[in-house]
Amino acid sequence: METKPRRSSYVPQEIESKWQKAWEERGVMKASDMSPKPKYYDLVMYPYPSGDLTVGHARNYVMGDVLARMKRMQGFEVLHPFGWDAFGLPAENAAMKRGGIHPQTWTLENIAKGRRELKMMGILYDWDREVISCMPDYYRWTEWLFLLFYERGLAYRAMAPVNWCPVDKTVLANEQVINGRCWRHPDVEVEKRDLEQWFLKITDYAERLLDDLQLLEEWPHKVRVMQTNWIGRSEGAEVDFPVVGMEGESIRIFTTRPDTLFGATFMVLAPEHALVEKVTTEPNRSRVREYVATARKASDIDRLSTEREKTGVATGGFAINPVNGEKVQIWVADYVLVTYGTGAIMAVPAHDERDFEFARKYNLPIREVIAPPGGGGDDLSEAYVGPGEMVNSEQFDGLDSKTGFDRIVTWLEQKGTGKRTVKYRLRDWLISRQRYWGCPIPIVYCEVDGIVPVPVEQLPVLLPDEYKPLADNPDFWRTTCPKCGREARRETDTMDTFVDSSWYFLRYASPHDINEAFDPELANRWMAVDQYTGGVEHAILHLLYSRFFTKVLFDAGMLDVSEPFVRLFNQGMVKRFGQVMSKSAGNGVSPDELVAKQGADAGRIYEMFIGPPEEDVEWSDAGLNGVVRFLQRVWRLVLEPESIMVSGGSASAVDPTLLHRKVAQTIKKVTDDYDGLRFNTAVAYLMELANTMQDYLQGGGARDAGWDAAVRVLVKLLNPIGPHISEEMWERLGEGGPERGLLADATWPEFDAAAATEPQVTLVIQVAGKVRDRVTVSAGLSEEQALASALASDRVRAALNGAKPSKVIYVPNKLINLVP
RNA sequence: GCCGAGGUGGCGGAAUGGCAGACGCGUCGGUCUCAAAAACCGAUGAGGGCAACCUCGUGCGGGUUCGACUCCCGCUCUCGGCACCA
Repeated sequence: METKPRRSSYVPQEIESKWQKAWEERGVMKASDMSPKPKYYDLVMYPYPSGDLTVGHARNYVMGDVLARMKRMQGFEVLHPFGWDAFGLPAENAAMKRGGIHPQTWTLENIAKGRRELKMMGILYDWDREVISCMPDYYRWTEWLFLLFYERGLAYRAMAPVNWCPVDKTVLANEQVINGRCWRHPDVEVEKRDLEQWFLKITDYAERLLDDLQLLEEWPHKVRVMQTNWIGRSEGAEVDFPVVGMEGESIRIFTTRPDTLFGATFMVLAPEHALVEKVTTEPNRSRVREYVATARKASDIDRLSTEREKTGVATGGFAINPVNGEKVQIWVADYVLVTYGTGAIMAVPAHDERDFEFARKYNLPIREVIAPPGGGGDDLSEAYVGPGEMVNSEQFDGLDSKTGFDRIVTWLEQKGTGKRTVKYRLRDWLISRQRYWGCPIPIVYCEVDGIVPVPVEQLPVLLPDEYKPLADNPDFWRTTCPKCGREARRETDTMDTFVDSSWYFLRYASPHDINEAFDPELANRWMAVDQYTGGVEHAILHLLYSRFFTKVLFDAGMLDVSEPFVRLFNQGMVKRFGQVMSKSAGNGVSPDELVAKQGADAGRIYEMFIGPPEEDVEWSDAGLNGVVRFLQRVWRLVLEPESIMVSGGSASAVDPTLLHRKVAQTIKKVTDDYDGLRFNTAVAYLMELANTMQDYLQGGGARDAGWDAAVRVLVKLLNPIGPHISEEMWERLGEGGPERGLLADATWPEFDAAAATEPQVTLVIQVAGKVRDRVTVSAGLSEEQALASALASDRVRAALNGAKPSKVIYVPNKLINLVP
């Protein structure tokens, strides 16, 4: 067979910048607020401008870009904006490292760099809508939103034991403490301090944040589960245990197992509980005080470890179990948390593992009140925490524990010593940060008027130009009280950057609005976000906060939607040499490198093809070369088909109707896969189409109208993912032009179901329960006709080998029966 | 410990209950070349057969079904999250 090696004349470097310029000049990705077309809001999580953008990070943005381009071609008015989460610690650290440089300078430099790198990857945004959270025209409205929360009673200041990172010298939110360590410094244990801090009252929204998770059907299951657990709803009862010898004083406990109340043999208070001092009797006082002091000092990492043996001390005080009048000891132990429930528990060692361990250690009584189904209840080697039949519970004996739960609660409610309650694990969101580089909290402290919000007309409270701690800068904090005009002091803490990012997706709707945070009409035009793409590391923090903000703004009548993100997707990370790709790790591939060597299109397609989008993937240069080969073959198929025909190897001709069917099927598969973010299989189908087209040519297929149609479909389907090469080929085919192009003309190939497949059924022919053969026949035939035609074939006769089929099963074919 | 996701060739990975391994990488063979690289053509789950073909094969053990990677039950391993939340 004759072969003529021929190199394709596809040279990405010669065409990519040309098209990037053309798109920008034509403004093809500018979203119109007035367009009559249906809207599509395609959002990627705005990044922190660390200056570390590699092709690994770009994978996320390519996904968003593929979707934006396809949706645009499909006739949607697409909002595909970008911005920067620009406040935050790394800027301050870098500023310190580089001696005297201002965090803003460093941040804006990185932003400029990042913008350029995104553009060279061919990723298109409506840059007119760019938001930068550290600029006054943005953070002014973050301040404004804080005041809105304050007005609505959702921002408050409180003294609280807080998580303090000794390295960053700032307070952290609960969500930013991981295993008792700082989220930024996995080696650094978080300390506990008591400080006056600002909180946002997210707990008011716990129930709705939980309930509405059910509406988010297009979120990853995993994220919904994580948020559910984080919010942590528990149904139970609060019960009052009167303190012995103290008239009118009682300890309120929370339990999820009121059915075990008769098994409560002692009580435990958290060390920080308000009644500890009161219930402690004299001989125990010094020991209790010592224990409490030690517990308060201990870091969470010590205190929360489950491996650690439980410790505690008896107070000497007693309380009365309200269900049976029994006197029970009151203990103090740090396994009870002051921040959950009421900070006090009834201990039921027979049916709670923690209480059991504690009772064993300190020889406290254990009484079984729930008998496991099937007996075996005498085993006291461990707590039985499951359901069962109530015993030792007086009038409730014999009830199953679930019924007992309800009966006991009702009884307590009638007696007035308890009530049904729901508790959440979620805590209020601590937003104060003792840092310079953040959004100022617009509050003034006046000796006369107390906490005074800065009047809206006086916003923004600007960060001073000089980079030093705000508390050390009297020019900043020295002010006058907006109410009485006396000397007053500004709040010198700034806000958690997660406040900035909790509403940026709304700002994109009207980014230049100087009168309000966002124009409700425009926000409602674009919201909710149809597709939100970003890392799973934000499964709780950012996504929970953004949902909270959206609900508050919904309640304030500023938004019509109460959930911000319809469909969420968490992409995997790109690794290289086994590590996440990054410049600092030294294993990064920069967009510059990639574009110079293989071109942006090959890089984009490779990143989509490399593996399932939600999985972490390993970058390999060999794999990238495979995509380069694919693009060169496409180029030759489209523009230089003669070179393919003469180099042919495949002898078998491809039937033209098979080519047409393949084309139709590919339209269906690729469209669905882009839509469903299954980019890896979308690329595979494009490759299959190219393979089929090549076989067709090499089998002597004519370059007729059908061929031309196939070529055009291939180019169009390729466009979202490999836009530069597609636009160039389109122009060279005579379809595009200086003012036109695939994206500008915006047409997407239509799926022709009739062309994609012919109605078929598969006959499964069996002899004695064993499959002998399968035959695909036209669906129009009756069973007899189908069988007769199947039996006429040599292959089936050979398979049967004289035997008679004992069974024939008709299987309707899939709509898409891909041609081999 | 609890919750969740997942175990498919040498590798990344495809498969609405209907011919497992698409697509790509790698490897092997070939064409071209003085040669090599690149490019192109072909082969490539394992075992057997000159061959057409045959047998086995999706972590392990059962089950449902004419038919199971796919559904059900039990186990096991890996990864991710949470972790004294009463």
